[in-house]
Amino acid sequence: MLSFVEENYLKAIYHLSNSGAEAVTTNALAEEMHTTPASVSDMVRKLSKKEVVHYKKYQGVNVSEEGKLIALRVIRKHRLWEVFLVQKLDFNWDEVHDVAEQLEHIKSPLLIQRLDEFLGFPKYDPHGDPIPDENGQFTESKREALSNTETGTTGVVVAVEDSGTAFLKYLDKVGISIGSKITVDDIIEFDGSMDITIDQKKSITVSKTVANNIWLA
Amino acid sequence: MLSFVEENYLKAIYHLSNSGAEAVTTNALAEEMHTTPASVSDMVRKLSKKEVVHYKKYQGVNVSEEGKLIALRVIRKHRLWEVFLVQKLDFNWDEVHDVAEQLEHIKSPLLIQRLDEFLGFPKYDPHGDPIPDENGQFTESKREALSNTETGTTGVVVAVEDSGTAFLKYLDKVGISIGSKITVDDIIEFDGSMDITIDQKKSITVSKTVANNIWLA
DNA sequence: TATTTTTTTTAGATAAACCTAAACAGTATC
DNA sequence: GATACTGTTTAGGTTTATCTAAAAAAAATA
Ligand SMILES: [Mn+2]
Ligand SMILES: [Mn+2]
Ligand SMILES: [Mn+2]
Ligand SMILES: [Mn+2]
Repeated sequence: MLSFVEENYLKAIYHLSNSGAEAVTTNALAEEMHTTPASVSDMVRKLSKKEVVHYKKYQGVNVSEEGKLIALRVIRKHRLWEVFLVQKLDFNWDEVHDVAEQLEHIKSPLLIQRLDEFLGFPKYDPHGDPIPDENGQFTESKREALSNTETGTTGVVVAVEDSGTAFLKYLDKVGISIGSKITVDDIIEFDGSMDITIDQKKSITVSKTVANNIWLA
Repeated sequence: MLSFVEENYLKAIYHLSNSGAEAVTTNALAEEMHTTPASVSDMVRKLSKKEVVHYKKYQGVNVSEEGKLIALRVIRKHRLWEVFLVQKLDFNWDEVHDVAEQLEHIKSPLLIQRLDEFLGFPKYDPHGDPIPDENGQFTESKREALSNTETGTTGVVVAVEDSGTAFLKYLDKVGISIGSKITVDDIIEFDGSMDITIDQKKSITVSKTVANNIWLA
């Protein structure tokens, strides 16, 4: 059984490696975990001994098959709790992440099974991220970052980055949510910012940073 | 902010002292926490420095006003989560305690406020224990242990001890739950066991230990 | 009251997770 | 190819919460 700190490391490694595709550097992991490279080296050696990561000195780290499943189960819990908070307790989508960071470490298979059932077996969390099943399986619907589209494109917002409160509050302010229809009117060469129309009504300009964090399908 | 270990100590001190009435001995606390007297001495000194307990060497320990409020807020969370698990997730009353022991340490005032609302502001948990409000206030309804009653007494089960799974499963088996009407038919002098009738239908004999853990009103 | 027993505290160690500072490996630059 | 720079690991130390063993205080018994 892993500690909640170890679970958080595993989750971070999984995310930084693009779901296990690439090796993660010590520095990148240190930044993600808000800690020092030295601490990361210690922890990664420990996780390696527990065989939940593959690791060779100076070569970076990645999740093992076992580690990947553990990470996906924590992610499953995180996203189910986020659905609960929004759908049942009327939390706004910008208020759920920090609480879910705590709730994701509660150990009780029965609890998660029943919660899933109570919520009607949701497939996506409030930010549009897919919820893995007990075996780590989920359907990866193809989606494209708004920043990657061309002028004239029209698409529906299927997900947004679940990072900080500030970004989500900004989306609330300009009226973008999951399901919004976005039309790309113009792309400014200089800085990559975009003129877009939301639900064929409101036209606004968003920075490249914002466009990077909105996914369309 | 206290660690979850410190919160658990505070809660144990509060319970063992009869809600703060008496001083708790080091040995009693060690047994309750499944740890050693030496560890308790260490922790109690630490809690004393944080002013959440009153403590003088060799004199036992008790919660301070501040510590009492912290303990009651943890108890509030524990009991609200137990209600959630039973009423919303269909847990049996013997399955909730261990999960609630984890959930009670989640830090989010908004979560608890909303959970309370979602549950319809319950006053009692699934075992009949009162749920304190945000300020630690709760109505202590007068109740009497079944073992303290006399032959011929009739009463309604208002609470049962929320200790282990075994006891609650036993109550399920014999058909005792919150709200059951109990009549005391006979008390066996030798060992204090009691012949009782449940809901004017089923007659059984319960040991003194069992009778000690059932409260009537 | 003196002695024994019990309870409690202190001393010294350990493991987890972190830190800073120093050493080492790998890469880029002259 | 030597030198500088960046990234990573190791060494050594801290804090929290635990432990065992020994010392000290309080309570019980003779
Ligand atoms: Mn989240
Ligand atoms: Mn999310
Ligand atoms: Mn309980
Ligand atoms: Mn209870």
